[in-house]
Amino acid sequence: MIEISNAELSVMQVLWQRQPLSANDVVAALGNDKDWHEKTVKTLLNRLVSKGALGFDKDGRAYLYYPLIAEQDYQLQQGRSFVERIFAGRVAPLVAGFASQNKLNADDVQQLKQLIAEWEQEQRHD
Amino acid sequence: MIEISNAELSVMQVLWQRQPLSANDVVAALGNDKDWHEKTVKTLLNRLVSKGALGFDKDGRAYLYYPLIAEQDYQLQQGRSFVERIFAGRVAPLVAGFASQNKLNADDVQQLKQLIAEWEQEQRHD
DNA sequence: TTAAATGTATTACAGGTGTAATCCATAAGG
DNA sequence: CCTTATGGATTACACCTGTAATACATTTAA
Repeated sequence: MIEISNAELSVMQVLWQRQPLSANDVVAALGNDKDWHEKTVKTLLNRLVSKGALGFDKDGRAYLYYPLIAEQDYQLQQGRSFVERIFAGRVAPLVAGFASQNKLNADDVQQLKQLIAEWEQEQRHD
Repeated sequence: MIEISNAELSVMQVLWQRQPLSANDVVAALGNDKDWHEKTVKTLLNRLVSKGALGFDKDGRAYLYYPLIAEQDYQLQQGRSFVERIFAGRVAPLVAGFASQNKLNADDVQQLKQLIAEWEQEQRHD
């Protein structure tokens, strides 16, 4: 799988939200959180294109960039490999960590219950 | 927090399991999974000491290394920052990814139910 | 028509990382 | 005692990353 660095990820996240965008649009969108020089963002865009994470169409002499990989796919793959690396593949201990730090909210719990219900349904019908 | 690279993490994991260990013990323990030269492992041990992740006592002219940070602490911090970065701070979608790939087992589900029960208990008694 | 601005492409450069090899001191063997 | 082996310390080196600056080709404004 394509390796995306931390700084690059921020750029991807902008384009996962709205797409396609010109380099300047991306710079503007990042302006809020990141204190990056325009040139820095352009470098990141370039690297992402080189890595095959972004594609672009030409709009006059500017480029319009768009993701070549889906955020969901990226999240899935990263989630799996992270949990593998840090938690020996078991996801529950990670959730336990969140619980212990009071980082679970009602929405999370609701979603987790739903997932568990579906899992059990799945089991039964095997 | 101390930054631990991927290769370094494997060394830490050996020492989180058994501690303290000589460099050679660590090399031996890693021998199974990793195809690393002895010198490579020594380099990693050195870097971890420099970073303050490992300490050591002298045993003759050899060193006995031990972790200076707890695995749990490391897992907590990494879990938080990973979920923040990739999942905007929400842990449930990560679990959903596992579920969708059939990576949840009965143990996980059991633990998750337990966590949810505790969370609800917690809520009630507020 | 010529100079300035603007977009992308190329280059820069220090610090981290993977992956060792070499150096150096000393302990151990002959 | 002298040589060799062995442990840690130092050095190596290419690639990735963060963070730009510079170069180059055009478009556009004057």
